Amino acid sequence: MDHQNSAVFMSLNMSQYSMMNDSTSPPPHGGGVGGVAGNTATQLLSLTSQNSNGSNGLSGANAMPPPQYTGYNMTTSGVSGSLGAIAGHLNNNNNNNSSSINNNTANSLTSQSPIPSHNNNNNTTNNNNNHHHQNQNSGSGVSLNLLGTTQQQQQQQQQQQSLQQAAANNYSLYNFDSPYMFSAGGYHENISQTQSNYLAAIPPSELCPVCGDKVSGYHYGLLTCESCKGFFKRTVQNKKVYTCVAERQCHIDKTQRKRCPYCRFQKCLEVGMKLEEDT
DNA sequence: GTAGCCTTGATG
DNA sequence: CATCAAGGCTAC
Ligand SMILES: [Zn+2]
Ligand SMILES: [Zn+2]
Repeated sequence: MDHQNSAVFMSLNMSQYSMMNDSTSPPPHGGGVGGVAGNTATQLLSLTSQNSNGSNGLSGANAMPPPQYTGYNMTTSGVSGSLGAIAGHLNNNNNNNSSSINNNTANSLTSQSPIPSHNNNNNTTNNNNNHHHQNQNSGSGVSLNLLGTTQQQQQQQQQQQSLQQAAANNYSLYNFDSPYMFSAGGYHENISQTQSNYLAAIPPSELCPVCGDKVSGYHYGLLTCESCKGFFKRTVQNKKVYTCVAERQCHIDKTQRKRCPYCRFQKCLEVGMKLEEDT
């Protein structure tokens, strides 16, 4: 049925993945800001450890960043206090009525670590000193109340948190899905052309890990197509929250990617799209 | 809302 | 000078 899930969980403990990543990914030979490679490896390692321990993946999760609604601009603000509360509520909700939506990718992806345990989340070298394009911080006044949530609201909250995590802390919750990785982390030497013909320059073998369309370059951490780049951009910038009307397992391809933005964004996160990083 | 194209501006 | 990616713009 859901081959996605199995694929994901099967390939969880590729601990030597870092090696592969290291050799293949270093993209930015030209100009560019890419510090993507090294960081990705780190993320994966950390996540791998967790997953190896518990089948839940994020159950024991100690490497979680403090969730904050303001999203991708969390620079160690004073969120620690509210953090616990939020996480607690979330967890509570999940236990209560998330039964219907149990273990699929979305769930494992979004299931939160209740508490940001101390300083254990090293590795990610969190403080991104953005070189260019500074993160636009909006007001931090947003508060999400998780009380009395419907299932739909849970979806939204979960995805918001996914967004926050991926964006703020640079790590994609889990990108162990091999097909994505391979296509995404593959060769990059093909794309060295001028912008004039960048579309034609990329061979068909380079497909967007999200939708399978032609990639147009590195966007938010990996090779994706223009549309998914734009989609991710819109989603993050406007803090869009989508809802899947199905089971959050919608197949995303070039023709159907418009159908379910929720699953599309979910896939974006799964394959590792994120906002910036530092080297 | 989507996605192709363009501009920006950082990087080398 | 060049390339690259983020973000802006805008027709659809
Ligand atoms: Zn795509
Ligand atoms: Zn869906």
